[in-house]
Amino acid sequence: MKLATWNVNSLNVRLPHVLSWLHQQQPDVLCLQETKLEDKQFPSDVIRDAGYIAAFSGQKTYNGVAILSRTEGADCVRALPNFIDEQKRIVALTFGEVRVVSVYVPNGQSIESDKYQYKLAWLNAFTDWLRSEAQRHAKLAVLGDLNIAPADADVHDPKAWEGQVLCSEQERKAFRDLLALGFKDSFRLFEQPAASFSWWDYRMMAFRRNMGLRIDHILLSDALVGACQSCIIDRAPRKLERPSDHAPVMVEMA
DNA sequence: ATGGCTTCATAGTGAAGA
Repeated sequence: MKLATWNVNSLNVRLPHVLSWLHQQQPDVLCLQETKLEDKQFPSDVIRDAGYIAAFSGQKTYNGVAILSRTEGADCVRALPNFIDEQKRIVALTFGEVRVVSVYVPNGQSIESDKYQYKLAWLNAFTDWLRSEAQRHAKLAVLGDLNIAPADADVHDPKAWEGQVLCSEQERKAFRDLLALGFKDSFRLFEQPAASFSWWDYRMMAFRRNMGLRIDHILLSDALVGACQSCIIDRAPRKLERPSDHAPVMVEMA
């Protein structure tokens, strides 16, 4: 079973890349973030023709998440039940015994910003909700753009990013609080190349210079960790014309 | 180098991303 996540930065623009990647990689589940589409605009028919069922929670211009899957999921949740939020940032579905969450955590903009406080409050509510999800589903997978680089090894220039948004101690603590619910960062279950990142700024030729951050993650509950055989970041789509600034991350499960 | 791109709302610029 292959599970993947990809912040596509507009599904409208990236649809050809997504269809091509689905065809090449054949994941069982692909979680998307930053679809930037209202639900009535979601390209369900095209996705269905590609062999996938889509569940989504979207809005115009910003945010928006989806889960594409080979089989129909159950018990769809499209918003945090414990946090009043106009922003569409989560969708969850159950496949067999496995609960899958596609999440787009707020960016935070800068640590001085109100958006940073919103990010921390949102993460707090998300963690509380996941605690109750974990009680119901031993096999829980959280995939998405968490907008946190958990450690200096996940940052191209830790000195330059020290204390900045995405790398601040409060955000890293929020990440550890998530793991403390009983998750592992699947990428770190395996030996990985140094300087592995999932996002590179569009500016400054950042991708060519590998000036990136690892902020897209697949968290697996302890009951799923044993079945995880690999976790990779696929840099190939970042090299295409008009790429998303994020690369897909994928785990293979026994 | 505090922007440098890119997207989306717009119809000339501005917000937001990370």
